[in-house]
Amino acid sequence: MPELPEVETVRKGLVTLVQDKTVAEVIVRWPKIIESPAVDTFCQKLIGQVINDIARRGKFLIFEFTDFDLISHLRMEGKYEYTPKNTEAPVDKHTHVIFKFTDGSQLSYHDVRKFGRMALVEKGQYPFYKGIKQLGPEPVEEEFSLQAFEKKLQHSSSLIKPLLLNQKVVAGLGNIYADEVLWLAKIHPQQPARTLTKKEAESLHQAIIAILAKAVRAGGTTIRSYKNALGEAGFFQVSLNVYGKTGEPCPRCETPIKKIKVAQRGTHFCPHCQKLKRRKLS
DNA sequence: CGCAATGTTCGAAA
DNA sequence: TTTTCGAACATTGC
Repeated sequence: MPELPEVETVRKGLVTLVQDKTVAEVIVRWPKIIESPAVDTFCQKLIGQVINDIARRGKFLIFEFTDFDLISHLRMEGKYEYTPKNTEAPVDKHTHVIFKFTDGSQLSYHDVRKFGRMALVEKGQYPFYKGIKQLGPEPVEEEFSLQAFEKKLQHSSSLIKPLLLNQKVVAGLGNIYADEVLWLAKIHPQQPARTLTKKEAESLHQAIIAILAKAVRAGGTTIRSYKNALGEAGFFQVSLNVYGKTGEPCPRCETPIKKIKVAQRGTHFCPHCQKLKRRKLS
């Protein structure tokens, strides 16, 4: 399940594999993946286009072509797989889009759940695309300011975990890292956001930056293995402290990790380190 | 067989 | 108007 670190790792892998390649043909086997424009237009427009660079914003990948930006979101299980020239490209029922390059190599998009989406927009227009234009800051020190974050917490009536999943607050956190970040900051996932103390907000802010940076450095988590697609490196296992560890001892205090549901999402936390605090609203 | 899982969008509710 | 909630989306795997 690609969250920011996985998408960033995919981006790096793609740059090394397909930068500067020219599209010869595009085949779409599952049209719903292409959000816009119409599928034939999408395929036609890409012919002859060169991939100048590949960028990322939140969990979105952006292929910067000569005249267009191709926005790609992997959602839950989207993957890219690269096939060198003179190699047989694997095509199965999960292969939905195939980009063939003029040098004989190709890039195919696979997605078991068919939830991923692609859209082609005019060059330079990706920041205005619906999912992207409303994204909050990238979770790195320079962009993600503590002041702005505290303000969002103060003014929100939601619980802290759903707030972290809201991409308008900070871009790139998903269900896995949201649990990890709350564990590190010792905050209960159901704590109302506006009841966090200044100290808690600060440690949460730090935890978000630290955990994502560490995961990016490590090359992304892998719940499931991500195939070779994206680069020789492969993916290291980032060690998770709470996500998927139901019943296992908390790495800090040995209390068994609990799993509950918060805003319809499976949520893992340590009932000893992360206590729900009853606080009067000021 | 029924349901959980996942991220985003959309429509409804507040 | 804005924010939040819940359904929908597609499919697999338990």
